[in-house]
Amino acid sequence: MDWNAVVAANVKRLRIERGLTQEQLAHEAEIDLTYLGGIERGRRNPSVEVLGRIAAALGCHASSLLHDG
Amino acid sequence: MDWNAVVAANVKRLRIERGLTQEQLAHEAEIDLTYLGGIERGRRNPSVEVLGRIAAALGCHASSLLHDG
DNA sequence: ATGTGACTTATAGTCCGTC
DNA sequence: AGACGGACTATAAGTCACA
Repeated sequence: MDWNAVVAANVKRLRIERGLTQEQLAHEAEIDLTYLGGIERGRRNPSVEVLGRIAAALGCHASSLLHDG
Repeated sequence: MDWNAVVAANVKRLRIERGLTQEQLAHEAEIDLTYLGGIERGRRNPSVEVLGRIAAALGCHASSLLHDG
């Protein structure tokens, strides 16, 4: 199971559902725009803390970002 | 929200429910024994990939490790 | 608005030990 | 069986210029 790909898909899906750009979400989550882009492409292996910040910015629970489809 | 503390509590609870030692779980998850100990004490900030390996070793979904109580 | 490579610094993660 | 520390090495965190 490639968990980074799961996180990537969930972050991208939820971000678009909320009508946010990568730039806006990155700003909310207080992470760099290019770093968020890397996460959405599954090229990064973020820590639990970063996952939590992104979840908070998306207004969802951190565990939601690990749900596979 | 301190997600590392949430992970710590969940890993410890599930490991004990399954009657495993830290040593056994660390071996199953292919992570270092002392590192797993640090995670269970909330002193570490593991990556999503490590979270997935621990979840697999515990026989649960990775998102379970982020459920708060 | 996003993808990418290269980069530096911080810390994840391992291995040795002691208590 | 588990907490904790020191000294490492690998990689995450965070940033940039440019496509």
